[in-house]
Amino acid sequence: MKHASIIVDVPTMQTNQPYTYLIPAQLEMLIETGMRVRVPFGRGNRLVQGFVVEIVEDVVEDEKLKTVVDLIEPTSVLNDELLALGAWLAERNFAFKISVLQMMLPNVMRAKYSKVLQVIDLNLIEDPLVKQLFVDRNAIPYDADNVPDILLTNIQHELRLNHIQIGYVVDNQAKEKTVLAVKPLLATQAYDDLRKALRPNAKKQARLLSYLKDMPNDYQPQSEVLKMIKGDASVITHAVEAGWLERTKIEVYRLPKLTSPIVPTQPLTLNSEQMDAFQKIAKATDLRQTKTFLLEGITGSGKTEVYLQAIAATLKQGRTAMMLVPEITLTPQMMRRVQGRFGDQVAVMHSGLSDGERYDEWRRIKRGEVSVVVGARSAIFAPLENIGLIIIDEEHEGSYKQDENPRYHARDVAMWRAEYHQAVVVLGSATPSLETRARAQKHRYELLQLTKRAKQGVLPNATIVDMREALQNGSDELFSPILAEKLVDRLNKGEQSVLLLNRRGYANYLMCRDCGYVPRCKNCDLALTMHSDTGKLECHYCGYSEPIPHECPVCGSKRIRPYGAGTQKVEAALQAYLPQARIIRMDVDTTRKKGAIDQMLADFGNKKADILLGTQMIAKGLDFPDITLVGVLNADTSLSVPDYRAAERTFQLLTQVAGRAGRAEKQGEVVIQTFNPDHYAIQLASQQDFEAFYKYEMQLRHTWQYAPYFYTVQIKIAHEDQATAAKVAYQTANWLKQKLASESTMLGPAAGAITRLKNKYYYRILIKFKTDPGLNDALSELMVAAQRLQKQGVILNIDRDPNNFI
DNA sequence: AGCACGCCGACT
DNA sequence: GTCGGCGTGCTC
Repeated sequence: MKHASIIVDVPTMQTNQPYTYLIPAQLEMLIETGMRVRVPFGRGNRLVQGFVVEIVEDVVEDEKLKTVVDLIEPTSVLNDELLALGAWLAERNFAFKISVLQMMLPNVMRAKYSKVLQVIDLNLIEDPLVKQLFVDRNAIPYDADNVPDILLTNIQHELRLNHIQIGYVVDNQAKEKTVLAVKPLLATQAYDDLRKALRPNAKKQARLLSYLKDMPNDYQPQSEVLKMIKGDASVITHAVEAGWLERTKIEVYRLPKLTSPIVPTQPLTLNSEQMDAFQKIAKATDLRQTKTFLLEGITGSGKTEVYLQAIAATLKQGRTAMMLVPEITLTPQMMRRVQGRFGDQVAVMHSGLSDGERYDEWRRIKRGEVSVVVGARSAIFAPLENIGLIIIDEEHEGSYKQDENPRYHARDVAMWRAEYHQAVVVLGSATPSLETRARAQKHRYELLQLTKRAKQGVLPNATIVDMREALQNGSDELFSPILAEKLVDRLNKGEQSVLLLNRRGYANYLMCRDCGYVPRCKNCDLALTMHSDTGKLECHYCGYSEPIPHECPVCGSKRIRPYGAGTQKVEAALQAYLPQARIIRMDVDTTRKKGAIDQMLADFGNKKADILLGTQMIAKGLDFPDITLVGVLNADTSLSVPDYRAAERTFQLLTQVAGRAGRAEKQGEVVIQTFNPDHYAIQLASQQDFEAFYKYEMQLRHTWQYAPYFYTVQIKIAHEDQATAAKVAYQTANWLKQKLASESTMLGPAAGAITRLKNKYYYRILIKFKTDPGLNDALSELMVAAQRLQKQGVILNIDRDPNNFI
């Protein structure tokens, strides 16, 4: 007898242990691993969705086992590779297998559960109200919350008497779209004869017959035919009755809408550096090496062109390719570029797709109808086979790490899949993450560098404006005289400017306006966060706190206070300064509407505005020739985020935004306003010198024992009641402490950055380690314990290599 | 989630 | 003595 190991979908009682079910005879030949099935679960035998992870030949009969009810769809949705990947991801990220498997599939394949009331014996039902429900059917949808009280009482009565029962339904939301299509049935001559025999005023029929005469012997959507013959559906209906053609429903794909038609593009000529990089990548894919490259290229050095040609080479070698880009850079411009090169061989996967479109793109990939997949983070799970190349553009981007469970990192997944397929991974960035760059240093990745701008453009000139000095000379906090003057100049010349308002860590830290001093933690060197409720400055990393000072401990100035301004306020000030300037403001508020970003960028590109003012989202991807000035209003805010990567993030942001200036012939200029003009991240970003930044920052990381020298795991505990949250946090910490290797350290428990978020109190525990063999098991155990805690309202999650320390 | 088991108080 | 309260625990 065959048995199936199945991961069941039971939301609140998740388990990584598969359950064993009997396979009924009628499914024995059909069932495969990776299929979605319906299985009875629990005492009530309600139906739940399950994934078949293994089929075992087993001679042992065990009558306690239940039986698989049916298949949700006739084909397997996860191949062996993705099943194995799921198992690995669950273990690595302390997640449940069921949530990992569901995450790998399009949204519509997440099962929906509902209940129905079913009749057992209509004649037995006593209550006339209940009986009436079943006059014309023997099952009705049932939602106890939406039933009037009297009826509910009666229903419960009948249920108890076993006259009716509750049935469970697992709905499959994955629906294919179909349209009506027609196909000719007769020979050419027959259509001619029929047309000649028509009444002379049967114009539409005549047009249909002559159309059918020349139509290829294949299905064509009815709507298209009707458009061609200027007819209506009745003509077709008549034709079907007359036996002229065959009509049926055919499946069509919901293809993502294009903003403009695809224009085929030709490969550009590569310069010597690009050529070298391309050849090394293409050679590695050709030799089927499992290998990772770091393509480190300054802004504007033409990394994308290298990607596209490497993809083309991979396709030529008979394999497929995948390219990940951050969600915000997955703009129509980018898509046009890729589709222009590879046409309909490309599938797209990003958050802008509707559920239907996403499902259809997924199916095109699954059926092997495309060979290139482009998309954001989750596209890494595309069911592409025979992968030869995986590209991760802007590799340092934090958004590649999913911030909620399961907390995978797309880069890790890429490495795993590359290993499986013996494929090549290319990590591209102007400002790689330190981890990645360090691995290249150790030759675990091969480093490829692009040091020249592709279009002969020169790097922009950068000026650092010391805001301490500017303020003392009577300037305001937003615009220094130098920046204001340059903005006016561009306006007069009809050139465009981009202004970055750095809002990370907005207004919750202190800064001295006279010397730029920001209070930092004595243990961690991270900026302390203001807690005005307690009147203290706190370290979100280790929990250290001190009172809020009223004068600067360095220079004695009384002008030490919180810092920050919103985009809206800046826009108003800017407009007051330059009444004639046309300004586009881009931030979370103005871009909430779908397509708003694209529209704004298009407007700016068409020179409908002079100044683009925005937050981090403007730093990436925009490539317009007339931008000759980039201003950074407040470079410091991101330096003061309580995160050891604050300098790295600041460097990345400033480098990216500075790279927007002077992309074509015109020389670009960058103005960076800061209260810390001597800070290495700001100095080196203004010179676009990643290598120098890397060397300096690595020393600091070594000194303070941060990544890439140490790994981190964060455990976050939350509860409505502060005492409970604290109690669980300390219990967890004490338990975990005993399991830790002696070289590993534990920080906290410390109250979360926003202590009371969404009506819950947060505590954090942070573990730093180099190697800790027992840690994995301990954390897996903790994850199981967290399930029990959840019933008491405690939320506990485990985050490997956390991105933020809130 | 949902269903049963189980051990306490208010009732026939 | 019994009905039913919902705390606890398990679900192939």
